[in-house]
Amino acid sequence: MVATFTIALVRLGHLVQQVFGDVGRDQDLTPQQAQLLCLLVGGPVGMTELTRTLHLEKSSLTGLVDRAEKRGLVARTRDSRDRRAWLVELTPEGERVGALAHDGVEARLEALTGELPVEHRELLASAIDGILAEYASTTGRPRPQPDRTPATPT
Amino acid sequence: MVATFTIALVRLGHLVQQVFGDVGRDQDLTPQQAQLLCLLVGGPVGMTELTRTLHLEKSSLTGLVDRAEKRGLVARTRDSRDRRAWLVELTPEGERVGALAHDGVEARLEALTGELPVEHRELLASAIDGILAEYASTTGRPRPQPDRTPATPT
DNA sequence: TAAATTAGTTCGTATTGTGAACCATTGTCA
DNA sequence: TGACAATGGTTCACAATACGAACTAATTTA
Repeated sequence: MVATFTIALVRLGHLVQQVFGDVGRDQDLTPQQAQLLCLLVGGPVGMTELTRTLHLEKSSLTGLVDRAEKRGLVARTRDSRDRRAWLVELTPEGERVGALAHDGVEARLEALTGELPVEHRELLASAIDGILAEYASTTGRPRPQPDRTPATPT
Repeated sequence: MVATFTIALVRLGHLVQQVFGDVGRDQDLTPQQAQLLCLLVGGPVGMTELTRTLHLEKSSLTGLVDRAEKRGLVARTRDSRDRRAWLVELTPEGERVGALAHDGVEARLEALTGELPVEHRELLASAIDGILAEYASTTGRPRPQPDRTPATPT
């Protein structure tokens, strides 16, 4: 009984990746690019924040954004507040593709959970939130929210 | 309120990958190698079955197993029933490392869900099973498990 | 037995991901 | 003010990941 639960979690992780892969394939995007574009549909995001939400090292993100930029999907703009920083935003083409990818992911994941009773759905969401919060607290790694408060000493 | 749920799912996916990454790092394994070894602690598994559970193309799996074999973690043995097929099994060293990784992953994921009330936990597990089953049915791709057990939990 | 499938490998290629070293800007503080 | 640490990103070299196409060998089908 113990193992099956973790296996379920692992499979769920695969499934999410799979969904990004499926959706991305339709738009000729890699799963990672699809994730990146989905993150940007809400507006420009800074590189540092992207590394946190995507759980990537900064050098990895540079490459990912480079390739997306080369394909004309995203563009870098200077952060007016901090001349070291860049904001990544969607180009018109990126906007189009990103919206398709975003909607596709959402539609598929929604469809998968659509069969669940509503209260199960909500419970699932809050349970996941709890897990995420627990993980954040045990690792000491601050959550994506750009709160400047150092979560842990040292 | 719609988007937050999918975001939670996506983050959960990242988290699972992260856990394999963390645990793997301790044993000097990549996340993918850690997953592979974890799958093999129960005994030898055929290549084709591995491609299904890991959601990899066969050529990708060949490479993954090759590298693990080169490190002395796994070995290939012929399938006595089908001379085309191979079984992948852990070497003694792989057994040692794999057990550590497996236990590590389990411990961390268990810890993350340990805070949840028991009934939430069970609900979460069954909800995930439902999602997985739904995904399997919509894609038409057969689940990893061979036909001996019905996909829907009783 | 010929033809179609299946199991895996090989090969070429693009992508992903990391850490170390580095530059420029910003923040700190004496 | 000026030294100096910290931060934001890039570059580089490198290993691992992932895929599809083409291939060999064994198995199944007709």
